[in-house]
Amino acid sequence: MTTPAPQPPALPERPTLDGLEEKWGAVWREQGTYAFDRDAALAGERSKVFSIDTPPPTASGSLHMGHVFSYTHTDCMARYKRMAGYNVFYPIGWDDNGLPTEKRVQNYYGVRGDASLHYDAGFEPPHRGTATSTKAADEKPISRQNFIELCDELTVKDEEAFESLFRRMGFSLDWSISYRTIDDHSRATSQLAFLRNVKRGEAYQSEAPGLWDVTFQTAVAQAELEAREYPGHYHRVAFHSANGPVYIETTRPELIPSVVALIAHPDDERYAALFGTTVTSPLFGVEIPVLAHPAAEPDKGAGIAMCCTFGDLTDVIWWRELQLPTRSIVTRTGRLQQDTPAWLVGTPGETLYAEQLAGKTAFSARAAIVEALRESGDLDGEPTPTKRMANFYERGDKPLEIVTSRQWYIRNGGREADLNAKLIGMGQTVAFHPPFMQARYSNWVAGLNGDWLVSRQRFFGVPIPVWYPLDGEGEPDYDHPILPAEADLPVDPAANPPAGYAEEQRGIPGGFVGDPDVLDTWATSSLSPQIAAGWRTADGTGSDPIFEKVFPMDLRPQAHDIIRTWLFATVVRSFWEHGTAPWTNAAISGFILDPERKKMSKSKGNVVTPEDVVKEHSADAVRYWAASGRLGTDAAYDIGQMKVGRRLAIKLLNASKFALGFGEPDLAPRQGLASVVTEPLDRAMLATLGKIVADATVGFENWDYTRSLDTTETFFWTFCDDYIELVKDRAHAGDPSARAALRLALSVLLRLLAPFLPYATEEVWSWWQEGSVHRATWPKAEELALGQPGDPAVLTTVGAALGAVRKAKSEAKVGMRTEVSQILIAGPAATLDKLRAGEGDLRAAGRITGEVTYAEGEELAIRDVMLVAPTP
RNA sequence: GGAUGUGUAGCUCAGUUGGUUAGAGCGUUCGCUUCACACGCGAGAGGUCAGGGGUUCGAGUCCCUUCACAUCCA
Repeated sequence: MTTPAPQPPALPERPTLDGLEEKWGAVWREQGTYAFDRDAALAGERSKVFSIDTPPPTASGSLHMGHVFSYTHTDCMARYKRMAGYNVFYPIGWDDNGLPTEKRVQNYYGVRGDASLHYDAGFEPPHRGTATSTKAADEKPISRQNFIELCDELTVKDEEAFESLFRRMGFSLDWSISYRTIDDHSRATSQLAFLRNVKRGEAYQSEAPGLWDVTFQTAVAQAELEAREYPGHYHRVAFHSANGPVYIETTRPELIPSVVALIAHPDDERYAALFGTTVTSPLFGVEIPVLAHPAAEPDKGAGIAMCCTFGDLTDVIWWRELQLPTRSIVTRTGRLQQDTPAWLVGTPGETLYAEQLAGKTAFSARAAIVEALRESGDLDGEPTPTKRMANFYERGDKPLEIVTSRQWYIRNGGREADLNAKLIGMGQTVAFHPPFMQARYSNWVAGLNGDWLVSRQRFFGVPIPVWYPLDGEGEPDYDHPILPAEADLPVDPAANPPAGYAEEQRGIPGGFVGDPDVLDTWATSSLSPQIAAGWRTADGTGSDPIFEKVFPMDLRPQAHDIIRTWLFATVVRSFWEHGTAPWTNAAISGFILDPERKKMSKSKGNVVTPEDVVKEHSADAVRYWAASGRLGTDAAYDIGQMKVGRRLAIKLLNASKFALGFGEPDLAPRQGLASVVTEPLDRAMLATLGKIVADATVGFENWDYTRSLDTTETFFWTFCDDYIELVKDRAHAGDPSARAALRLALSVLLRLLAPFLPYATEEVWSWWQEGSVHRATWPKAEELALGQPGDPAVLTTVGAALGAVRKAKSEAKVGMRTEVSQILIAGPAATLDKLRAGEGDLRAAGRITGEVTYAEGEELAIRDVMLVAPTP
């Protein structure tokens, strides 16, 4: 129940939305309105807590409407849960890791990371965002720790911009629970989880062919791939068998030196006779087998493919499954290796390689090979243009190469069927909203073709916490990695020696070497629940007791494009560490499309700056737009919807001013407002509102906040247009029933709208109530229960009659204040009874001054309306 | 090529287990200086529910099929 204010409220003369964000933002901040109650959580049941795994925005990324959209969805749920009595754990994190930050810090300060350097405590960067030149040669090399410090400095500024927007939007985050993926705590947590994976055998290193970006010179995981169309040419090339040439078609003739087999589909009769025989490669004359494998596509090119190590992922499958030799020639720089490969020594192509191919880029090598094939007569016809799908790193612009290297992997079901099934099952324990998003998860996991490669040959990030002993020859002993003690985390093996070694022993025989790589950024952000909830305490000795009160979390909100990365990776880590899914619910938001239904992106030039939008339309208005978008559905950026939201918020202020303007009705001590609501129309309105409360609650419980908003909003407009108009005169005349009903309804309406319009509702609440509406109890239908239930039909019927009177006046093109001197209302007997119950209100609202006649009829109709001519 | 989703008024979208004449808002048209609100109020026009077939007494809703669009994966 609400508590009446002791004094008549001081209502503003002209209520306005202007300034509410500054006013209430400051109050909420001071009063800790959205603070998680840690003590209560520790003392109470897990079921009383609602915990949210907030997505950490990329700190160096730009603000866009997608943030506003999806964070509003989460915030509406958070606010509902808080009002419904949950202790809401709603942290905020910042994702500082990754390539974007690395490049930004590099340019801004004119520095370059160098893992071999030591920390310089007094380091000053060449400049701070003031450089005109960003030439790589001018960049000053600095240690990883110095780089991290600069990142700290720069991203803090970016985070302030985010925080300012998020606060203005009214997101009810607990700002005191925050983390940054590059801070000591996150690095230590990330390294700890990785160490545990290593110790339990869930992470391992392997020398294996993997995808490699030659621009960034780093390994890339399957989840970071993007298939794009890439122009190329089919080259029809002859291999030689005892019975004549065998033609293949390839887009990558430069890989002919690394060919290990020709492969066709087992059912392909054209090549059946060749299976088991050998052919020789053109130019080089290397003898290779012709083999059968179902992955060969009979209708693609000539139907028989050359398998090289390695041209694409299919080559890797063939290499592995057919146990083919390794003949790699492409190096990490994307150039062909300098030394002539052993298998080419003594072949007719040895000179060709040494003089024309060694050290060349794939592009130049291709030109040289094609020329040689043309001369030797092995090129059949001219190359024909084609578009092929090639794998790209999502941030890169050159097709990925496949390079063999030593990397760390985390087992994710990509190589083990039973683990794959378990992880799909784990995903099924998470309730996706909307449910069809589950398929995105299952499809992705089922389609994995390898474990999760987590090594990145980058500089900035969480270092892989591993050293390797060096043998007497100075060669690393990868089979016996040196791991740090858990309490010593975070560590940087490139800068610090392992326990038991001195720094002087780095790189010398009998000494040690640090793993030079960092972890994939997803390997850290996939631990956001553990980081936020204190799975590892600062001293590394255990877990914060709050961890078991908030984990597994109740909600992971995110967009659908990163189900395969962030969502899946988080499930994998939680599965290994805790044997459970990290959350019970995943709410998946859609994208924001511009009014032309195009995805909004910088490159399309159709982005808008959220700060400006919020300032122009108000936070409540922008939230209204966002809350109109359902989970899983892409939404159009729609200023019109914001204007509607703004109108709703203003209407709420004005209607509230009206409802409260009559003051509190006289009540006997201990008597509730409901007890004086005696008029059938008032009772009808409250009965209707009771149903709205139930409906709005069901909406939230089903993660369908849009339905809650829609239901409440629709009622609110009827409340204003019909109910308020009908009871206006009676309320002015001092009728306690009307006055009490208005107040009861307002109290409930404000709370129903509070999750969506936090500013307008808080403002009105402050006019007459103690405390914050956002800490008020979510309304229950019982609050509106009267001794005898009201009949909602009274309001709808009287409202319909009022509508008919209005229509008559509108068609006569007269003002609504025009008096009605005579009217006949026809309808079924039961309907007429309801009308009689509200006749007084109908007369007042319709300005019916003359006689009202009732007549039995099929349906409600108004006839013989006599309007009094307006006085001139 | 596979998976998922979408297709309802000019626009943005509702439409629950199948049930009278398919709804809302925006826009548009016509009107109203109405004492909470002109950032307002009232009224009107506007739809072959993507196409085709089927089940049913009855289909926007269920089934089949075709088409279009979007996203993700190949």
